[in-house]
Amino acid sequence: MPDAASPIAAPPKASAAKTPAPRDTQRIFSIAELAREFAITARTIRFYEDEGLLKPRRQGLTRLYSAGDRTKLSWILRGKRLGFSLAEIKELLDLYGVDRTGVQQMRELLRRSRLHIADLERKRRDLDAQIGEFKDVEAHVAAELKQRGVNPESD
Amino acid sequence: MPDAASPIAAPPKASAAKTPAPRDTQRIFSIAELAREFAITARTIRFYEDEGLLKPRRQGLTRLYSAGDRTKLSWILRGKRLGFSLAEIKELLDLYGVDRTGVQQMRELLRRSRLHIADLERKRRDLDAQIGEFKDVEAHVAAELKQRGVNPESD
DNA sequence: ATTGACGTTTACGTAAACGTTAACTATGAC
DNA sequence: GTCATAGTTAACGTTTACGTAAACGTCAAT
Repeated sequence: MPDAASPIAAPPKASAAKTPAPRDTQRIFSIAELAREFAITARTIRFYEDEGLLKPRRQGLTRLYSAGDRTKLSWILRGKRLGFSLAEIKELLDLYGVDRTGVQQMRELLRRSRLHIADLERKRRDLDAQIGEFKDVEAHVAAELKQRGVNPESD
Repeated sequence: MPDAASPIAAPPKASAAKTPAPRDTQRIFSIAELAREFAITARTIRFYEDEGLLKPRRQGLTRLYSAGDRTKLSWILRGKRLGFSLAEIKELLDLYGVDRTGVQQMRELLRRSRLHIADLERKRRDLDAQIGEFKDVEAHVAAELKQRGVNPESD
C-alpha cells in the first residue's frame, strides 16, 4: 500500500522533470474503491463526510472522490493512527483550507502549526521511550533464550 | 490535550539521600495524590482497576498505591497518548507479568515484543511524516510573512 | 456533634466512532 | 423485464472511556 501522499495542499511549486501523471491527478474514485484501498468500510468514509472531514463531488446522489479527496482520506487515517480524534484532525485539515491571504490568518496558521508540532514531538518522545523499552525486552529475552541453547528465531 | 505533570516527579524533601531510592521505592500514594500528579480523576484510576490494568493494595476498602503502581499508571497514560486502547495496553502490561521461566512463554514474549515494536515503528514513520509536513508549513508561512515585512514572532 | 475532606460502591449517562440492518434507487447485463 | 451490483438515506445498536450523581463510611478538627 504505497502512500505517496504529498503535503496536503500541494502548492504547484515546481514541475520538475516530468509532468507528474496528469491522468493520476484527474482520477476519480468510487467509495468502494477507496474503502478497499484503505481497508475501511464505506460507512466510515460517509461518516467522515458527515463530520465535515470530506466533501466529495456528487453526481446525483453518488459520491465521486478526487485524488485530493483520496489524499485527505489517507491523511485522516494517519492522524487516527497517531491517536488524534476526528475533531482534532478536522481542525488541522481546516487549517489548510483557510484563506491564507490575510496576515492575521497566516499568523494563526503559524501559531497552530507550531502548537501541533510541539504535540507531535512530545508524542515522539513517548514513542521513542516505548520503543527503547521494548527493544530492551527483546534483547534480554533473546539473550536468555540463546543462553539456554534455544534458537530465538525458530518461530 | 492538557500538558500533564512531570514524568518522574520526586519530592526533593527528606533526609540524606544516600542510596538512590530506598525511601522512594517504599512510598505509597493515595488515589487523590496520583490523580493530581497525572492530572486525571480518581474515577479514571478506579476505572483502570476495573479493567484490570491496576491492582493496588488495600487497607480495608481504601486503595494504597505503591511506586510500582504509580509507574504502571504513568505507562498506561503514555500508551494512551500514543493512541493505544486500554485493552491493548493491558495486554502489553500483562506481558511482563507472565511467567518468564518457560521457554514457550519467553518465545511468546519475544514474538509479541517484536510485533509491538513493528507497530511502534510504523507509528514513528507516520509521526515523522506529519512533523515534516507541518515544519514545511511553518517554514513557508514564516517566510511569506517575512517577505511581507511582518515579524512572525510577535504573538 | 456537626462539618469537611477524603475515601468507598453502585449505577445510570454520555460522546466518539463507527457497525448494522432496513428500505430504497440507479445502472448495466442478460 | 428482471436480476445483480453498487450506490443511497435513515435510524437504531455497540464499544470504549470515562463523567456524574447518590448514598454511605472514616477520621480530624471545630
